[in-house]
Amino acid sequence: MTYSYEFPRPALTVDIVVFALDEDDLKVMLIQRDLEPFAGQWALPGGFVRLDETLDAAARRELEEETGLKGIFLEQLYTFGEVDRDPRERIVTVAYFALVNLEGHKVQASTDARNAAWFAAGDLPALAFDHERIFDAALDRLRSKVRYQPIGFELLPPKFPLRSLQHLYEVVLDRELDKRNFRKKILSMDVLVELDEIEKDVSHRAARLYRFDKKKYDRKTRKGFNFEL
Amino acid sequence: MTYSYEFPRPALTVDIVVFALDEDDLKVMLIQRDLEPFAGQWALPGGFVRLDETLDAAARRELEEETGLKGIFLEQLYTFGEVDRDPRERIVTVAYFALVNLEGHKVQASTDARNAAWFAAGDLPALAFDHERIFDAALDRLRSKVRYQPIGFELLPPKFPLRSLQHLYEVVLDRELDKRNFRKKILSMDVLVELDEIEKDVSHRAARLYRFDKKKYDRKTRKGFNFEL
DNA sequence: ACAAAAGTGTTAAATGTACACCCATGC
DNA sequence: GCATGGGTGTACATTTAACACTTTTGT
Repeated sequence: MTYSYEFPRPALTVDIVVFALDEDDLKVMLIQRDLEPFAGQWALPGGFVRLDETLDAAARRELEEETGLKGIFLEQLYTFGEVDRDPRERIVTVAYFALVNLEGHKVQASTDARNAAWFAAGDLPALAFDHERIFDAALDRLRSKVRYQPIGFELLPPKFPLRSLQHLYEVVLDRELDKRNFRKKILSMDVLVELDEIEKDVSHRAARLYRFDKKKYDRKTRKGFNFEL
Repeated sequence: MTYSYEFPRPALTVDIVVFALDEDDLKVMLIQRDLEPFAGQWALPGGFVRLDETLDAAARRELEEETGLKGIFLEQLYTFGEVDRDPRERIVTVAYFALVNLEGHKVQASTDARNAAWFAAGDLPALAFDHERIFDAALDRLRSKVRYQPIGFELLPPKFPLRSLQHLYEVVLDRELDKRNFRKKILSMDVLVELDEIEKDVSHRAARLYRFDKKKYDRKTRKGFNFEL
């Protein structure tokens, strides 16, 4: 590697695509820009990386500052470095994707006075910069990753009925799944714990609740087990 | 996103993990550093991103400058942003992984006077910076991706016998495969073209040559086909 | 003729897919 | 008692895994 301290440097930001799950939709968190360029338009939460923080730390900090969300699942997605992706100057952005359980984390719509809101992933407004491309990449990643890593649970509360889990997969993968086959498959993996609890406040037979047993999953994974749906 | 033009900026580099396939080994290209820090130690090829080039372009340029390799398969891997990964100052690096057919691209060991060489992936020397971690990430990516994307062909010449393809998978996945089952599987995907040519200069029965039909693969993929081995 | 690798099919086990009814509960 | 979703099993099709001998060619 050639080193020189005198190179002009691109600016470096992080942007985060946060997904959540609604009764019937996949949602994405957007914030409304208050400054030019693209003032008034919706964009992904994000901001500049500081010299003394890692990329992950920058993503978590910006997420909390702009949306109030903290302690959630966050994973690096891809780094976007088109030369003119920002109209003002060269800015490279490290994109993240994040998953959150809507119930557990009610969003302070704007900790720092910006407008933040959930949008249905299938029906987004025009986005600033190349954020639509970043969103597309995040959705692709979610769709493929959910099938071979147990990340879907991040979108659910800790205790959930199997029907919610199936619904999650149906929404994310955008196709219907057979109830019996789904249950057989997920239970046969033996990473869910059946709880002695049932749903509350439903106007019909209440479903049994389950939780994902991460410790068991990790143990099995070390022995060669592969989650796959 | 908050914009400010006055933020101090990390420096931004690219580093590339280039894999190739030998008779019996997976190889990685390293270059020997001539400057401090880590002068004399081996490191991944890479260097600074310029203001007027994309990240991909920077990776291709550095690769050619330092190793002479050009026109090869290149894909972004991950961005490493630990605060002290470089002992001098904050440098964020966008890592790439690349695949090349050893036969087709003899390496000009050093276009710009640096020492470049192939090392067996299982037996690397100590690497500068956090390059060992980057290498590990690249190897993981290669191992998982080779199973669900037809990227292995990038490590072979355009025309190859099935045995070479099987050998590639055995080396990368580090386990033996059954010859008959392997052939059945790969041929049933119907993305290889059987050529009217056979190997030359072998001291035994010559094997038929095949090539990967990318157009057919793309067509099938659009119709929902998934490569998987 | 022999050494070396190419090429080829069958069987059994495991996994995936399609499909419909009774049950428990709240109103 | 009825509407709503919860929960369950079986049969068939497909895929995977294990396994050994004959053919071709060069020396």
